[in-house]
Amino acid sequence: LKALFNELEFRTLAKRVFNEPEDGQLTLFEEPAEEVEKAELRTIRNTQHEYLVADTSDKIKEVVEQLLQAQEFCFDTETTGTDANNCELVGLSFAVKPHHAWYIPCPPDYNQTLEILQILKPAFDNPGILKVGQNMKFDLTVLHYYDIHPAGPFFDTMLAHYVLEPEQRHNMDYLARVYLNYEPVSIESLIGQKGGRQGNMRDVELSLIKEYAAEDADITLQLKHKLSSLLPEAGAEKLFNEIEMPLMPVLTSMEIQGVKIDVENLQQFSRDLEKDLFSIENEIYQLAGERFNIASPRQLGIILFEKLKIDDKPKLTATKQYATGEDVLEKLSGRHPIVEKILDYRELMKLKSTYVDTLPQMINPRTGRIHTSYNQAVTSTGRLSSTNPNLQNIPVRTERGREIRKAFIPRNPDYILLAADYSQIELRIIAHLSGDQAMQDAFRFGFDIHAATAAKIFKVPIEEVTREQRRAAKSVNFGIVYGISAFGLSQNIGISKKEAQLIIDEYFRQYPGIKTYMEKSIATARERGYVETIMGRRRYLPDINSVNANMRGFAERNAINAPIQGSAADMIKIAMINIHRELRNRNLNSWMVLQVHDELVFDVKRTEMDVVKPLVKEMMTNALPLSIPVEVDINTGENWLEAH
DNA sequence: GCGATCACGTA
DNA sequence: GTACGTGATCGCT
Repeated sequence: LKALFNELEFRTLAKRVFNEPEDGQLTLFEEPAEEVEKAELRTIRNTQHEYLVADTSDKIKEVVEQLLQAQEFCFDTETTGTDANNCELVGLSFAVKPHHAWYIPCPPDYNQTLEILQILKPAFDNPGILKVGQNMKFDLTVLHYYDIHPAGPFFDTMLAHYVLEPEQRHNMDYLARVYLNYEPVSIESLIGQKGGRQGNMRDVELSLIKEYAAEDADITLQLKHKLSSLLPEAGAEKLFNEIEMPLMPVLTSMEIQGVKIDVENLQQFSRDLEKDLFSIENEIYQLAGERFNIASPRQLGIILFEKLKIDDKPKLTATKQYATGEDVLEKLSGRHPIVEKILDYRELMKLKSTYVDTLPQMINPRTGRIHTSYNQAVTSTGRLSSTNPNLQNIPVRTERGREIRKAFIPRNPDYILLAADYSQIELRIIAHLSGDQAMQDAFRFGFDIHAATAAKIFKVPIEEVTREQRRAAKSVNFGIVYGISAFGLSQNIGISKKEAQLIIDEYFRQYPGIKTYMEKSIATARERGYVETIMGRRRYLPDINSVNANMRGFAERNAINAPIQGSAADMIKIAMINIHRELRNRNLNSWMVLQVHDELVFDVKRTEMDVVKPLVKEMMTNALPLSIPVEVDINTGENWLEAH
């Protein structure tokens, strides 16, 4: 079994967009403070502490007494694995004051563990006590399966650090090092290295697991005190207390609910795909005159550009291989019939390997459903991300991709799916933040925004806008959200950089407030070192003053995009909190199950639809009122595709 | 077995 | 041009 916590690595590896160096120059906002000498770190060996085992019901009752007298307590669970929806509780640790903690072991027998938890329940249930933890969604999920549903308020140190420093890491070892100059006992010292089959927490000797687990609760409590004092000065208290903390138990509920998948349908689809892939594969070998691994970009590049020579000046990747990405092949599709076959092959292979064959394997044996894991502390803008599996990138664009959405179904025949999504939310947020009169008018009049933009930049009546003009205008509108460049736009719609620049210039003439707003965002980033969302979520941009034009440009586009993407994230998070509260207060049997950035999906009891649908629409529409209308499209269906 | 690379799915 | 996560390949350990 694997390491015990998601705490260990939350961030996907920092992806360097630019190949360093920046002349080794430290910018104004870099913080070398985090590079603490390892030798100086304190550890459990040279730090006074009192970690006690409570392994009888009398001792556990004494612990509960202490917890009930405290204003706050920190707790942590030890488990047999990292999948909170499918692991067993091995023990719990508690702390109410620094350098002091208890460890309560839990036996493998489920009923015996239930009895232990019943003794602890009054402490978890008490809404007058603040519960502190690190990545508490994990612990709440584990406890859910033992009939423990802790009452807020909560203080999650991972989320506190996320609102303070969204682009840093948030695992406990890192926080302990930076804020406490302390190096906790490593999990590897208990259950072994990650690579070779890792041991099970269940098999760790009590004296060892006690030190490890109690230390976790102790350190987390100490971190809480450090971090809570930093929140006010960062202007992050409201964001933390009113959005991220209340959202945490909402995500816990969504993950526990999960979503049902139609396995038979996917298995049939897999057989269809296999058949089609086999024939496309053979057509490709025919056209290439040899067999090779089509899934290997390197081998494919050699076939296309050295054997078939379909381009005399092939584009190369960063590592000097032939580029064979979709955009490249699309442009070459007239040169040789093999190109289209490759694109078909890629599409079907992607669907089969990433979704059709994988999703059924992800069904939880306990529940028969799929439980994604939402990461609330990974993106630099405030969005959520989804893993194991990622349910935020289920296909929808192509005909065959949509087959996969059809496999997301209600939990049983008494239920039906409801999908609600914000319409053009990011553009509406720009219209709101910029105050641009023309764009605000377009939304107030309820125009098709891309057609309205096309009418303006191509100077034709809105009824006479061609499909091509609308498509171009749509690209420009998207480009605006991302911090447009003439090069980017030209690549996207296949025109010259010069033509793209003319379109952008005209766009800014028609929407002057947008241009001013973009310049203002960049200026704010230069002056303050950060930009922020409507709810005050900050993104720090140290590279905004970089001498490297690439890095500076990237920071400038982030200065434009982060408040827009992030404000949309603020809005849907508020909606989620309010909707969840209403559903639960009314004791309804309908559940929020998915979030895809601007969309929420619900598993709704058919008899409750008359209540749930208007409730969802109202809560989403009014979550974060803008100076222009917010629109929500909402639909029901027997599967996700139908509801969308 | 791990990590880099490439490609590609979503908003 | 923004933000993510996953799968296959391939070279290295």
